[in-house]
Amino acid sequence: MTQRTENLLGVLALLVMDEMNAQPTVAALAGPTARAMLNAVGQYPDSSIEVLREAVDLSHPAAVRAVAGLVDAGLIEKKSGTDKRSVALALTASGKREAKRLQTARDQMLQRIVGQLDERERGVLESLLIKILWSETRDPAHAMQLCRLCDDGPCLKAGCPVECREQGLPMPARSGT
Amino acid sequence: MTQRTENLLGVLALLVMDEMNAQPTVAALAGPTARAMLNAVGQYPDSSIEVLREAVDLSHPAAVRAVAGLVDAGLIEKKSGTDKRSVALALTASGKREAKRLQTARDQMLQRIVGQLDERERGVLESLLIKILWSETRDPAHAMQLCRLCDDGPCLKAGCPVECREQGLPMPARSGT
DNA sequence: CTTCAATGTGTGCACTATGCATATATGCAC
DNA sequence: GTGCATATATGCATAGTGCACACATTGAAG
Repeated sequence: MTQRTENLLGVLALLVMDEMNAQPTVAALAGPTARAMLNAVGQYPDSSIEVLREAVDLSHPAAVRAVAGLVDAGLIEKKSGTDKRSVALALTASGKREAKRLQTARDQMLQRIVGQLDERERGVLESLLIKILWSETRDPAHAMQLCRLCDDGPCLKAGCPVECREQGLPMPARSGT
Repeated sequence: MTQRTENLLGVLALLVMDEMNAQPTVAALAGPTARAMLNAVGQYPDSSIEVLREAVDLSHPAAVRAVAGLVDAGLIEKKSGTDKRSVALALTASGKREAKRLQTARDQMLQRIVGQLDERERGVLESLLIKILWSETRDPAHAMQLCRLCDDGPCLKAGCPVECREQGLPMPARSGT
């Protein structure tokens, strides 16, 4: 039988992702794939479709079409890449706006959840999350996948337990006191 | 900017759900909807399609077809319900087997993740999870949705923070010491 | 008893998302 | 230059989903 801690962690993950996918937004960002692609373009600017394909874990054709959809919606733009083969993708002004809106909605939802805990408990939770995530990344592509919906702000400031390890850096400390 | 604890919780939720959806299984259970429906039938036996529709948060037609697919695959069966209108769904022998396999795979994955922590930390995590989930259920339908992938074993034994609250019961204590 | 709204299930249709196979253009090694 | 790998794009088939609608059953109001 499943252990209780494990089972409850599964429930929380489901709760978080259900709410993440239910966040209201513009029509072009209805599905989780489009959102991940938009955020990934914001996080890894001037990347090619092929690089982003890994971050959102899609087949080539699906990635091409996801990008085409965002371009049609005016959320991202194709610039000339390093090659004449590849393109360099970047957020447009409205793309930046929508990406920010989704990050803010994600943050507010997560704040509501973490807000069930008091200050001390939140610090403990952060320590546990760092310790868990530090060891769960398989390779750089996996790290990109895990970070595909992130706001990279806090990680740039205090270190990302997912990407630090990929870069050979030590496990970051928890924030604050 | 997103707070760090919040951001890391979002990453962990993504990690857990990505792995949950990637668990290998039979063809009829390829998608997350089919899996949720199968597990929900196991958890709420003899329920009607309409009841399960809420647990997996689908439209009526999608629920009808999800059920039909599982029936075609021999994983669940339709029995006569309380009405002549409704059906009572139940797992077949192979349905029970596949549901068990998915629960075991889910448990092993979650054990690997929680296993990054030592014994004391796991106890702390369980306390935090109980406290969070206790307050995050909106209504009985939402509770069913959150529990749609659970193995209800540990909750029957030690209390489910999601459903306890719906039933007016107090917040369950953490397990063990 | 009849009528009619509500409930539970099922179907036709359109749309989106996805993967496989394939095509085209470019880059690079030899 | 030739040949292979890379990057993007397209045709096709398939699965999943929602809306609108149809049908059967239930129950309550008259």
